[in-house]
Amino acid sequence: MDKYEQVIELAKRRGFLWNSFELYGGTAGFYDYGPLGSTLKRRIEQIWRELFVIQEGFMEIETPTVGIENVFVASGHVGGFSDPLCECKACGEAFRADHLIDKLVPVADALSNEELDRIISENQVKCPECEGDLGDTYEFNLMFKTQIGPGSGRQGYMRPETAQGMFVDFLRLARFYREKLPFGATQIGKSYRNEISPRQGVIRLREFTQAEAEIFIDPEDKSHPKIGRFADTVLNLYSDAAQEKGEIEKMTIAEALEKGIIAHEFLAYQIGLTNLFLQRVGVAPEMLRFRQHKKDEMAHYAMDCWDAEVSTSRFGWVEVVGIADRTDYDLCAHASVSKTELSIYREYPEPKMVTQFVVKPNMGKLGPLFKGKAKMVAEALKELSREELEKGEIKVKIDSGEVTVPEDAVQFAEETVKVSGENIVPHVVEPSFGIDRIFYTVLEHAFDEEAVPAKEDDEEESRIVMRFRNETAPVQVAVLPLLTRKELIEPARNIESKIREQGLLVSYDDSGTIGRRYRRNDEIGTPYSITIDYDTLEDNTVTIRERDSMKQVRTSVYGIEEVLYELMYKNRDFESAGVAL
RNA sequence: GCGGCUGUGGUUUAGCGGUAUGACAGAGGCUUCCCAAGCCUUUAACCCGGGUUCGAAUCCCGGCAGCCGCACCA
Repeated sequence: MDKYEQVIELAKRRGFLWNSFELYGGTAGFYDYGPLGSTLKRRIEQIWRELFVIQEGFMEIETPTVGIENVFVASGHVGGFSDPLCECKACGEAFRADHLIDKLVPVADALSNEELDRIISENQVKCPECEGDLGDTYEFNLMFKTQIGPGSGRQGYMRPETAQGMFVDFLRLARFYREKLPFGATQIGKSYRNEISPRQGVIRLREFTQAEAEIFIDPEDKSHPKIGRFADTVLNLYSDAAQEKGEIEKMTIAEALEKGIIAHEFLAYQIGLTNLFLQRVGVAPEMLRFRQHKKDEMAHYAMDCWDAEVSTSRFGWVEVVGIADRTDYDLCAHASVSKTELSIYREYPEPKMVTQFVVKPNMGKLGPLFKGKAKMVAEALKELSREELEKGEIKVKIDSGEVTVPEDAVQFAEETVKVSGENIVPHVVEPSFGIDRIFYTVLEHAFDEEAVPAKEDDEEESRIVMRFRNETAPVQVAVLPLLTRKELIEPARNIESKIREQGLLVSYDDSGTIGRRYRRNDEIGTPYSITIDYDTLEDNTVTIRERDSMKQVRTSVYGIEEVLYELMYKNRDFESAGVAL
């Protein structure tokens, strides 16, 4: 049994993760989060909110998980999020149809499936593996389709990322933030991709949770005022150059910026923040690296892109966060499809006097002369240079051919105008987190099996402990009466409710021997256990047992809920919680 | 989507033509018992659908799921 199997087996058994629809046989790519899983996931999301929403001030929004066609036409997902596949009838191997013929035609990826099939048959393209005949090309789009409204309602798609909802709201967001860059919005929610064959557990899901921030910044100023905060942070950097050499470099963020490895401060700050977040939820620092996209793998619109990758037992390095400078690509794409300018007006510190050559077509003259074509003529005139306009005979080309424009129908001059600002299209820095993958990593990195001395002789036995960080542990305190006796149950129940009222998630457990119960709570990562025994009845003291060290202290029941709260959230030293036993 | 292997209580296993073995876990009780194995009691399974057969967990076919390769991976 490898570690992955051990972790998944425990996760299933203890209520972290279950296969979805198991009752009906299950379906690949879907997982249920059980009681402890949901709680752990919420705690991870809550830490993300704390860092990105509260500390950074990027407010959370919520947009539909179903999107209309135009949104994904603009984002490129309708056209580009699918691949033409074609299978060999003999050996069953599947190929990208466009790749099979890209030597034969100039623009293979722009062809329709019918055209691809035609070219394949005309050129007698055979299976590269076995020379067998190829079947028909079919399109596999990774978006789930749905219908909006009844009958022939509008085509809808389940969103493949939460990002587009934030781009679409750009103008509203800009106004909300009083049109000052930088500003950002965040969203934590489900996204959907109809993966061809998802079979890596929670690493590749058809419905998954993303936490994304879209931060709109000044394209000409990508500095970050708080970069100093992470200047000395040492990262495991796996830059483009480092990948050539095959070795990860340890480097501070300041150094990476100085050497130009990370494109700019704003991106570097997000990398620092991501590093902080991942470690805070429980990713082991030595199992975390930041890998730069190589020039040829980077999306064409991105200028620099870094993935946070974590080391896993079975899948090796897995991407859990992508941090990209997407430039103005998304805003321009939506501007073009929606025919709406998506920009922000920025005033110059001082108005500028700008001298420019201005062409003013006289519409009063052009109108009667050219009728319906007048507008087209005017547009064409504006494109002409001073020389062309001064030639005496002014000719412009419009769709119906060349026309001659009388000199008095157009005026032109050098003009000096006052420009007090300009419309700029912000660039977007996007950190995008795969919460489910992070969730799995937290489980795997918390999982520990250690040998402990057994009760009898010198045998050793193994103890499974989930070493969750206090902040993420789903169950925070266990209350355990030493024996199932009425005189112990009652005070135990009282302590349970005091701790609950303090806001801690507490579980009461009186089933089985005390040792068994400790082990059970170790397996779900409960940081502290309170044991009520016969001494409690005498002197109102109880035992607090710490999960990681198995050490115990004796302390008073009075105020125990506050002691526990401080242990959980205020980094209180365990030894200070009572008298060591 | 293709090929190979697999599918038995919650987990893990034995059985491979006559309704199922064990372990661990779970529940209740006993117990002044603080680190899983004490005692008593107890819950609980043949992935789904067809076929062959007097009879199928077992054989055959199909589906679903898992693992491993191939392909895919904004």
